[in-house]
Amino acid sequence: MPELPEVETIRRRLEPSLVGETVREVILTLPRLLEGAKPHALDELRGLSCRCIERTGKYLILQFEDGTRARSLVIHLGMSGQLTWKGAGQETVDRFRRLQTGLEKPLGPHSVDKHTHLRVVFESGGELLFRDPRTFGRLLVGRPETIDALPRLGKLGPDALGVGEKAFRERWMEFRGVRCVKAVLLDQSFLAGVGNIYADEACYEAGIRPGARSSILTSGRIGKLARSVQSALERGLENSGTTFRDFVHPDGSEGGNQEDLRVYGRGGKPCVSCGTTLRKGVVAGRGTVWCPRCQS
DNA sequence: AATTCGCCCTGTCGGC
DNA sequence: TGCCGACAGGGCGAAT
Repeated sequence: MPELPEVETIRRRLEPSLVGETVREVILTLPRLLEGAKPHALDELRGLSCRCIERTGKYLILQFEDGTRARSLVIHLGMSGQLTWKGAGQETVDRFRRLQTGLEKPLGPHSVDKHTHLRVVFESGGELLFRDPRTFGRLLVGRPETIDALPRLGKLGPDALGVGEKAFRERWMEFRGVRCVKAVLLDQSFLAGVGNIYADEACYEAGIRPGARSSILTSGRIGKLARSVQSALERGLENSGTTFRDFVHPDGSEGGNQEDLRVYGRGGKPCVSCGTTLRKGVVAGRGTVWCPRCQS
């Protein structure tokens, strides 16, 4: 489940490889992943060079241009989406053949299998591969000036990374209500980029129960939550993301933040601070873990 | 109008 | 051992 730190890690690692590359061909083998456009809209990327990769929340925006034309390719990784880079000279490897040989890890940096739904082939021979077993990912393509108006991106709140305490507090006062704390944190129109892992981690750091009503937080606790969201995201980023199941870097390697999680995935285990057994339940429709003693 | 719920999708895991 | 239901969850549209 790639959230802000995972998507930002991908952005940072992909950009040096992609920038300056010119698109030769785009192959989409699962057309329903492309939203709001016919599959042939992807052909408009041909001949354009990658200028940069931007990110808002969990969305990557690949900017392409050739001096007269410009297009944006928006990628949301959903639950299980993976973006990997195969450099010129490297071969894409059929995953089935990898498994047969038994010599290589099942998931290599540029494995191609039935879950590889998009391939962007560049003039250099390099390839961007999008693999997504659960197909919750989404692709959007269009002119840069119209991309922000698309329903998905237009509703996003400010990117969660770097939101100051003052701005967070003001926004909280606007969004708080009968909904619980975690529901507000997960609301992408509140802040963009916080998902299930980092919402739980931030609540733990702030000493706030995820299921507490968002309207009851005192000013001091809102400030604490603001700082906790930042530190949870920053720690995730420093650790190059959380590999709980599917997340991999563009070179196929894994993140390290799973070793640093205090609550997510630790239901039934002792709290790292007080030793109390961590509780697990459903909050805001998501699996949620918290410490009944440290969080109130 | 605001909020919750059901659905999409498939790999993995626990139980029988 | 093998089958099968339960579970995971981001985001959207339907229902309340």
